Amino acid sequence: MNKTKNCERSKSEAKTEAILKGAMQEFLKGGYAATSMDRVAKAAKVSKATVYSHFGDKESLFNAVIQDLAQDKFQTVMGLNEPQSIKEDPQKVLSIMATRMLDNAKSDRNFHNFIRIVIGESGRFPELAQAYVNNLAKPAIETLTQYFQSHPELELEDPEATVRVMLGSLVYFVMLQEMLQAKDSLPLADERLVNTLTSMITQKK
Amino acid sequence: MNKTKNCERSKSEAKTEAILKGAMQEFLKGGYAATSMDRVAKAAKVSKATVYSHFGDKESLFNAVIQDLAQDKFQTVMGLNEPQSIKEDPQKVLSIMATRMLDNAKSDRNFHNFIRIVIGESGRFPELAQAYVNNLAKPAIETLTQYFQSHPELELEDPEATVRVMLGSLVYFVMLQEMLQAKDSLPLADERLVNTLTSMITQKK
DNA sequence: GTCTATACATCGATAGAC
DNA sequence: GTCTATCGATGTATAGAC
Repeated sequence: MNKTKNCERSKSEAKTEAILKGAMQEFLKGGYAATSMDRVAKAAKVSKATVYSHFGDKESLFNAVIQDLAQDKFQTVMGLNEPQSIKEDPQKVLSIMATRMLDNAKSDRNFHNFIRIVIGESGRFPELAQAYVNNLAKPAIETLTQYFQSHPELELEDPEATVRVMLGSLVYFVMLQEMLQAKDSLPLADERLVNTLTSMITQKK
Repeated sequence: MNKTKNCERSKSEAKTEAILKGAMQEFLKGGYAATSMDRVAKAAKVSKATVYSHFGDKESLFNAVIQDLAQDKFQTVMGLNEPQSIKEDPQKVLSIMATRMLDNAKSDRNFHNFIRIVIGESGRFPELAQAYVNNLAKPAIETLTQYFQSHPELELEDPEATVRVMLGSLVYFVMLQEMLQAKDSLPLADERLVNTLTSMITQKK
């Protein structure tokens, strides 16, 4: 493609990846303002000048990290909605889907920190909020809406709004119980939320 | 109570309140790390030393601000669940309640910034998350649960879980549409969410 | 109690050697 | 390309005059 030898390009790309990984670790831990470029350089095991030579400034690095994270999480989210098109009764399928999403979102601490940053910095970094919406929220909503629309036996009057109810319930539940540590003061078993939700959607007790 | 004259105490308390108000404004705008004590002092129209003499350090001031905010918002949240115990059909009552909550949460930009901070800083300030849970989430959930339990004609199998679905749907909807600016890329009319939600709860189309 | 002035650390970003 | 060394600005916190 060009005259640059592979070994040379690989060396630089390895640094770039190390910086991205180190910055990700630090930004996820402390957010934007509380993370210094010194800490990023230390976590990436390079000098601070190298960080600046690969990414122009702190904001650019932060945006690169978030875009990368949004891509990663996209794979996870999409992977959850695939192999359950088996022909079982809708209530069972919905229950399995909801439980799978819940288990996944509850255990992924990295995901919690990602959400913390997206929400917390969305005021000063609107492009970050957009990355979350376009790469995660929108695909999740559209995929699930398509599933609902392709199953008329559910007799949903407004599939898209129903998807909002389902995802909203699950996401806010994880936010409260896990991220805000309401698990102790506001206990509620996962099954009760999932069962109530699926019953409400399928209109059966 | 003691020998301190009223005028003296009032003077000091006035400063305290000014600092609290100025700090609230700045912390809500930029979060914890991005807000400097210089900006707080300037916003409160006092010297930085005065800020430190009233509140020991930055963390203490931040906690005081959040506790104060949680109390304020408590009044708002509780005020929404009062005067709708009129004897109308449940679907209508639910629809009115949900619409009222939605309108209120959507328009209150101060509330958006509060949520941004609670979520964003919940990792490093767990006591802040607890203040949100105890003063806002818990009262809202319990009040609505009591309402559901006192209306057996709704025939809810699990009132508490139903409340989680309702509040989760509404809160996440506001987060997405308003705070993360998904209004444009993922448009959905408020009425569709409210109608779908109330239909799901009352099991009627 | 409240101020001005300042100590001391750390920040983002860069210059210059190699 | 990557490093060390450093700049100027800004951060938290405090000392001392009034």
